[in-house]
This record gives sequence, C-alpha cells and structure tokens, in this order.
Amino acid sequence: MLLNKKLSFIMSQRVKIKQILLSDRTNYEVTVKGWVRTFRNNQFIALNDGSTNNNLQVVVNEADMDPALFRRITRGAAIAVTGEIIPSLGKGQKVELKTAVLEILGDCDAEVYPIQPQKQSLEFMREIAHLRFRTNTFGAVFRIRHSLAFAVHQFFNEKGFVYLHTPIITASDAEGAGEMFRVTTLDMKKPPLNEKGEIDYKEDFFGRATNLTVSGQLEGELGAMAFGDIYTFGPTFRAENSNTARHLAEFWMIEPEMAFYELKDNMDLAEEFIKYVIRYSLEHNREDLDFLAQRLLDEEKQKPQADRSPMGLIEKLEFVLNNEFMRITYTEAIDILKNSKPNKNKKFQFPVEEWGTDLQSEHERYLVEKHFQKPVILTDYPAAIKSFYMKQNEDGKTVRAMDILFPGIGEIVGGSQREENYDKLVKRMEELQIPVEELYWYLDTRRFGTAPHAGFGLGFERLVLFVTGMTNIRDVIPFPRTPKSAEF
RNA sequence: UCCUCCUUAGCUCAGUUGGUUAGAGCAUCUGACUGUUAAUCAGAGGGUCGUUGGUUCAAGUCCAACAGGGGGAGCCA
Repeated sequence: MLLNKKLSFIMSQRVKIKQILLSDRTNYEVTVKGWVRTFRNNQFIALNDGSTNNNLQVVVNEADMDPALFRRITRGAAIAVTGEIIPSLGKGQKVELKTAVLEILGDCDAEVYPIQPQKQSLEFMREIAHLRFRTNTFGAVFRIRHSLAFAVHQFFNEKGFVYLHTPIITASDAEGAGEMFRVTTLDMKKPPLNEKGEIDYKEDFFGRATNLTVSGQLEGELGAMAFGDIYTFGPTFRAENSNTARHLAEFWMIEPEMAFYELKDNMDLAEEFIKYVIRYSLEHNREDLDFLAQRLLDEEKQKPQADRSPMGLIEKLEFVLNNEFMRITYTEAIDILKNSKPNKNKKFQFPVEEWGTDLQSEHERYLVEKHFQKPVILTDYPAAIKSFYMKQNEDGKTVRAMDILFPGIGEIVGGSQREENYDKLVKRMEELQIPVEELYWYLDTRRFGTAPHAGFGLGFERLVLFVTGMTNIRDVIPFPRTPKSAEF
C-alpha cells in the first residue's frame, strides 16, 4: 500500500480537513482520512472528511504509484493520505496536499455507488438516506442541525434551566395531543383477554396499556414546580396519518416549562430563544449557510419572477434577528382577516366570517407572509379550540395560549400559560371528558403549592427547516418516519 | 384521510395527432491528455417505458385498478 519510502510520514497525526483549510500554515506533514468526492485529471482528489463542506485537494502523481492501487481511487472510496501541505500550484484553493503515502481504507465500486457529481433530486436522496450525508447539501443541513441542538442546550444552561428527561413511554393517553403508538409485548396473534373479551393489558409488560409520548409537557410541569425552570428536548411520536412537508411521525421537540411565568414572560422567552439559536448558527455555520443560500438562489432561478422570495437565506435569518415578532390576539387577527383583500374578494378557500373558528393555513400564511411580513405571535385563542390545561381568561371565552407562526413553516411554537387553579382545571377537564382520576399526579401540582406557570413546545425540525431554508421536513431529520415509511 | 400531479437507462430528463429499431446529458467502462475545479476529448456498453388488466390492426403514448413518490388540505410541533 505504500507509495514510497518516506515511512516517517505514516506516523503523522491525523488532522481534520476543516483545521487545515482554516489555517494559512503550509509546509508541514499531515495525515488526512476521508472519502473521495471526485478524482479529476487522474491527478486531483477532492477529499471530504465531513468536518466541513469544503474539500481538500489531494495531488497524486500517477507515475509514482502502483497501477493497481491507483485504479482503486474512485468516487466514494475511503482513503488515508499522508503528505505535505503546500501552497496550491493551481487556482481555486489556497493549499493542497502533496501525496507521499496513500492507502485505500475502503473501496467503492463507482459503477453502483448512487451518489454522482451532478444535481440529484432531494426525492431520490430520501431513498438513499443512508448515504445522503455524503452530499454537500445534507452535509450542510446536518452540521447546522447539530449546531442548533447544541445552541438549545447552551441557551437554557446559561439561563439556569434544568434539562429534564421526561419519559418516552407513557401510560396516559389523556393528553389529547393526537393519535398514539401503542407499546406492548403482548402476543398480537392471541392476546390475553379479560372477562369482557377485551385485551387484558394487566398481562402486558407494564401491567397497563402504554404508548409512546406525544409530549413531555405534563411531566415537565411537575419539574417546573420544583426547579422553577426546566426544559425537555427529546423524541416525540404522533401516529397521525399526516402527509405533509411539515409533519413527521417521529420528531424532536423542545419544551421549556417555567414557574412564575405569565403569558408575556413566556412569549419573551420564546422569542429570545429562537433568536439566540439562529444567531448561534449564523456565527458557527457560516460556510454551510452560505452554501445552502447559494443552493436556494440557484433553485429560485428556475422559478418565475413572481414566485421568487424577496430575501436570500442569510438576509431572512438576519431579518428575523433584527425585528420584533408581531404580537396580536386571536380576536385582532380575525378582524384583520375579515377586512383583508383576499377575504373580501373571496380568494380564501375558507372565508373568515365569525369569531371562534380555528384559523386555516391560508389565513396564517396571509398574516405572516403578506400582512405583517415577519414572525407573528397569536395569543388569547377561544377556549373551545385549545387544550384543557390552558389558563382561562377573565372574559370566560378565551385562554392564554400563544402560537408563533413563521413564514413558510406555519406554527413553529405552541404554548400557553397553564391553568394553576385546581377547581377551574378540574371543571374544564370534566367538560372535555378527560379522566381526572388518571391524571391525579398532574393535578397534585395544583393541590400542593400551585403557582402561575407557563411553557411552550418548539418543533425542532421546523426550526431546522427555517434556518437551512429547506422546504421538506423529511430532509432535515436523518431518518424520517412518516406514514408507510420507516426505512433505515 | 381527501384533492391533484408524476413514474421512460445508474442519475436528471426529452419522446409530436397512438405508427418501423425508444433518445440526450451526466455517470460507468476502454483509450487519450496530465495543474484539474461538476476536468476535457474520442469510442463502447447500458431499457420488461412502475405493476396488472383493458381498448386498438398497432400502446412509452388512450382507459381502469394497484404500488411508490411529489405538491396542496386537514391534524399539529
């Protein structure tokens, strides 16, 4: 495997390509390991090791090499190269690696390797999700996803929040947040039955029916009533038959819960939080963001002028940072929509007529993308269209809910101040036929030292969508789970 | 789940009013070149036109069902 006799090079430290490209240093020996992106002119290897979207140009001299080894330098192959970093003799890069020793770590049959140096569709990439990390686009997306996740923890840590791990498997199916996935070890062919002929979950692993969590909020509230401020950040499961570019059956959600917070504090925190993580990404993922911005720009060129977005990706992120989110109540939103041009001209599929109905996607989009042209926080929704745990307003009609709506994404945050009054909460649960006895542990927070508190849930993938400028949520989670699809 | 569109080579796509042997670019292979930047040049191989059934003298092209995928809607984060 050795190219020549300079054995001392073998001992060189492996260095990540990002580090080499960041530095102006030259004339030193390194070992790099990565995957061949392209091999040009039988001479130039574009090597990528995942540390950055940029490739290191590795220069090989065919004459110096064993022909059998040379032929194994193919697109996709894993290689280790030792040599000297020198100022590049060609244009297009500052430095390059002059090969002394090259080793094939893993061959790649280029004939069947599906990733090619040309434009390939995102739909096709989803079918090869196990390999798509090796492309520029997905490399950028998932490095940004990592940064955002890190920034989430850093933000809450700086604020003194406790990261609370709420359970993945839950026994309550009373949260009303959607269809749940059943968790069981019972024999599906012949499950044990009780006297009534129903499946006897007493025989099941936990001695009761259990499901995958749809939200950590209720448990989160228990933590908030001890630590003051907590957050969760974990997987969440919804068995809804949702087939959209914004829904997943398995997704990651961030749910802070704060004691002694009222609705306004809740909104302030959510806005500060979103801006913090976006700023973090702008500061730490500039190369990847620039790549995605360029990609988006190229894509926009295919579209007719009218459909093109007025802002580039970076501009859009900076715009969000530099402007306050618009805060209006549901009632104000209805007024705006009622008097809006599309409503008067009957352009809405669902005309806005009366107070009390839920807003449709087209209405939310109008408010965010046309009327205000910035993120909007909608508050004080009718109680009838919101969850049982939200704090009831004095008007007897509305609750202290808040949803944050983002352009192109829709609802990115849903939250509320919680009803801390035991009697009001129980009354509301009874009205909605939520089993009060089953949730005794939740109600105990209202019996023992209850306090005003609030919180929200932020869909992590929707945040990643916004920051990366991608448009399908399946492209911002490594292995998407959607109805009829759980490959890899 | 509903509406709508799509499915042709490994990938990205052409394929006319149904009519001989289904095309291109890239990728792959062979050769050339050797400071290239999605390298270039020459040549070669590569297709059950998503599946099944139907209409027709004749179907990639028309019809139906099914499968997979895209976009939109609902549910929501």
